[in-house]
Amino acid sequence: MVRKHINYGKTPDPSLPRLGSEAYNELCQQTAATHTSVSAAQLGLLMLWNSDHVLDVMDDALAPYDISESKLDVLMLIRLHAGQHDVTASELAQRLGIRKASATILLNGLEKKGWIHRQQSQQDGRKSFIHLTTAGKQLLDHVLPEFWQACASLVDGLDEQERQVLHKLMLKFNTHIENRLGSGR
Amino acid sequence: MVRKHINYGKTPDPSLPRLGSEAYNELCQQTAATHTSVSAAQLGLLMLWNSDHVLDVMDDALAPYDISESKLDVLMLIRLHAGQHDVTASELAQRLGIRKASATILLNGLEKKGWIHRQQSQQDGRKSFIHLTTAGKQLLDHVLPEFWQACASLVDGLDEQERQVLHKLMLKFNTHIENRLGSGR
DNA sequence: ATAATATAGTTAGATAATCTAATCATATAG
DNA sequence: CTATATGATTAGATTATCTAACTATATTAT
Repeated sequence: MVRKHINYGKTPDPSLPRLGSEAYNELCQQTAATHTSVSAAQLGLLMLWNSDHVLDVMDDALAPYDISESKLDVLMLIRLHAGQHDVTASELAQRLGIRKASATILLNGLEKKGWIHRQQSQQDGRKSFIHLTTAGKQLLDHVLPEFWQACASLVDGLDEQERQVLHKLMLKFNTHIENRLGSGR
Repeated sequence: MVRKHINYGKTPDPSLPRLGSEAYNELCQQTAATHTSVSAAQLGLLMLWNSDHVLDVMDDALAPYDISESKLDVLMLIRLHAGQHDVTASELAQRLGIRKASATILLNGLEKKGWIHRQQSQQDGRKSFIHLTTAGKQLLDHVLPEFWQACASLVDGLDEQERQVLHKLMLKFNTHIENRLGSGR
């Protein structure tokens, strides 16, 4: 997941006139199929925009640590399974929804940084178990507080009651969409 | 934005044992800084997961049309401004939060597909205005109904009242996060 | 009027994350 | 003990991003 970044440009680039969400809502009314609920589609579009923003915020938060969200995800997964289950590349690929070849490359990156190492299984010579190195654990110790702070900062603009309502809705949303995608943690 | 896809693999790859969000919530409690609200962070994590899922759903919906969400975004922007404002590459870059060089490449892709063309400005020989071709307009006519349906499908799992509450919250969230990121449509 | 500077856009070269297809080594099953 | 399945890697592509350098054109300042 490669994501765009901040505009470092010297000059404030000319900006397109703001259309506002009304223009999109109108487009939706004009171009949605008759069987599509326009109000649902408008809400969905807003969620899509917000999703982009959420990922941008997380990217920005992680940038100083030179780690992507996917890579942090892998390190967290390994940490959470440590002592309970030895993680392999195939399992990771399956969990992340990527091909094994992609997992290899992801893991190569993490290994090159010195955050994980592979240890060949004694029972099955084809497998390697992935472990965090000391450096990997230290990285997590540094990054996780920032990561949680960034997560928390997402809902800065909402008061306690709104957060509670949102939490309930997000749980329901999560169940439904993970069911649909066949994913989940 | 390059995104992962469905697992076409022949065999059901071995899967990691499910940890469930409890494991993450516990990790949060253990590793969040003291100044971080754990409940907010947990909600933020859920939103991060859901954001990933939302983008996955949209990717899947657009895949048959051989267009990425960013590219569709560009086509929609051009369509929405058509007749009101001639869009340039710099403006697009600014709006999308990417560098001009990246916009050039994005537009090259769209031009190669025959969906847009560039028309050099007569007033200012440096500028080119981006227009939709007939094929580009037709593409939008095909894709937009699917796009809106996919947006609407995101909230399939919620009833009308929940959607209304969520909509309000998403609007507030949107305002806050766009303010923070300095982005917006 | 011209020289300096700014702007719009492109090109070149790099990186990250994904993909498919092929390959290698090891296990398992007929 | 041979055939097939599996875990992991490699090779070769694609897409989306970046920075830095460059070209052509426009604007500004002397």
